Amino acid sequence: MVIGITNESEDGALSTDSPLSNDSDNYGESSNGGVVLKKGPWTSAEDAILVDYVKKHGEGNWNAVQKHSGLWRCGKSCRLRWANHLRPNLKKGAFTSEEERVIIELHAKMGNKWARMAAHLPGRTDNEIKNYWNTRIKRRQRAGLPLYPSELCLQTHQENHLSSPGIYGGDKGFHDVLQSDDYETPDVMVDSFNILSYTPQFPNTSASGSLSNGFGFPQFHSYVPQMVGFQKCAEELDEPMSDYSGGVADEAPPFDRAQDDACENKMFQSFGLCFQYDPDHTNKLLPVGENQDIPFMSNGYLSASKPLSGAEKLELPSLQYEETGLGVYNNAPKSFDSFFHSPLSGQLPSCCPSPRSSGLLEALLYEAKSLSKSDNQFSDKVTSSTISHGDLTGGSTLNTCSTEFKGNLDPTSPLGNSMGSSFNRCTPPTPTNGSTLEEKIHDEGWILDGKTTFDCSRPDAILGSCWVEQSASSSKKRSHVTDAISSLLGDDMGDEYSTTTYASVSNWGLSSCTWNNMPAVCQMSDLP
DNA sequence: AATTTCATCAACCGCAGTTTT
DNA sequence: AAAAACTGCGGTTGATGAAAT
Repeated sequence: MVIGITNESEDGALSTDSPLSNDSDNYGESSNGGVVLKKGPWTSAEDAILVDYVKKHGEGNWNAVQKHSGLWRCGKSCRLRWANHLRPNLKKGAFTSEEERVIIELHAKMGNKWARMAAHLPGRTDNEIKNYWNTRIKRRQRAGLPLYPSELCLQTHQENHLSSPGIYGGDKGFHDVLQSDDYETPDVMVDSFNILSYTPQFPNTSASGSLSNGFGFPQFHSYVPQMVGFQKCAEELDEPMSDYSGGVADEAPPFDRAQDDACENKMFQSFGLCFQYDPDHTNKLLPVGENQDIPFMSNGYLSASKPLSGAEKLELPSLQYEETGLGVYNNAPKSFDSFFHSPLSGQLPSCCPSPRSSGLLEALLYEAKSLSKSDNQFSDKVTSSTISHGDLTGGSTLNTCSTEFKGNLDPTSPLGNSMGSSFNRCTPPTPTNGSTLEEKIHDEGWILDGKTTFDCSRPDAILGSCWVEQSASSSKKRSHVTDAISSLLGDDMGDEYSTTTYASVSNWGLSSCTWNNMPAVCQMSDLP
């Protein structure tokens, strides 16, 4: 720590000729209306000024600090300094094991919502938590370990089914969290592209096992950095990835790990994130399993070894395809990919987690589900809190997606692989003649032996989730879905959309998925 | 002993949402 | 209603010290 050590005068006066102000390389300056504002580490003198100011004027109005206190800092800097270092009751020092546990649990629920997580950890700042988490990610990705301990996955999974109080340690149950107004659903879409280069295996275990313990995490996207690092790790070690996959993590990776890390090794398997490192140095991460001929592994575009430059930075919603003109084969996997970073359809609790997981459709469905669930409880609040704002998938993303979706409906569009055309192409028949959708789906062979077959030529299926699961057997609820989607996309659009989507989406929700089927039914050659 | 790597932390930046003018 | 100002958040960067080589 350098704060308060360098270049401060003991009398508390700011020294304008100090290296702090002169060394712009290190400390910088910013201009604010002709006033040069200081940047870089705070001195204790500055701290004192700020503390004094807050004592007199209270928190807030941070831009006034500079005007009234003579502190040459911008308001943002003042706020940050106060919040992270000067405000009372701040805890300093390492996180306790209990705090760490809470952070992990919270992150599993919330994702990178540091400020919210901080609210659950008195005396801790979002910055601290963020730093801790990032460090943790690095550490674990280097070791090829999952981010979340198995117990947590299991616990969450069980809670999802039992509707038991959440793992927050109390203040909010899982459902409360998911449904409360202030719960903001995880933002998977941001990261859904990251993993393009690191396509996970389709786990060989049933959905109720692996998937729900890993992919089923609302925050699965947080796993992405680890996956990125995982290959790196293997490469650095010059060890085949299969050492950790095929036999899968029977042995702990050769790292001297903290105990919690070690005990989480076993989770690596249960996460189902198993890869084979391509021994031929074609640098693909190949799924370990009976069928390695996964199309989006072999089309180059998704080659694991060469992460698309910028892929990790892409902040497109999962359904906002780039207009690359590369055709359907490029985009289908994206959808596919996004799907696998979404909560697992068949295993999701009835409380249906967030829309954040896989983009537009799930956002829509989430909304629909909200409508459906609340039946008599629906209020504008749901809509506004779920859809309207910012860091939620809903808001801008949804709008954007809607726009794109509309634009892509044209089957003649260059983006013929887009949602719209895909829906048109791939949607199973909607129920008619009085049969329920579920019956229809079974009749039409969409559900085979209680297993959901998956056809990756069907991006609509890819996009699906379980959120309409309940709706499928209820025409009343179905109308909620339709209505909700209609209301979100506009009536005309919504009607068309929901009618077609509903059926295919439900395909995913009606039974637990046996993922063994995936490679078998998802061949590149199957794609149109 | 020198160098490299890693872990930690503080702070900045850009963006987005909200409030005020 | 629009613009500006303010506020908060999350991502990222850079400095530093410790550990490893």
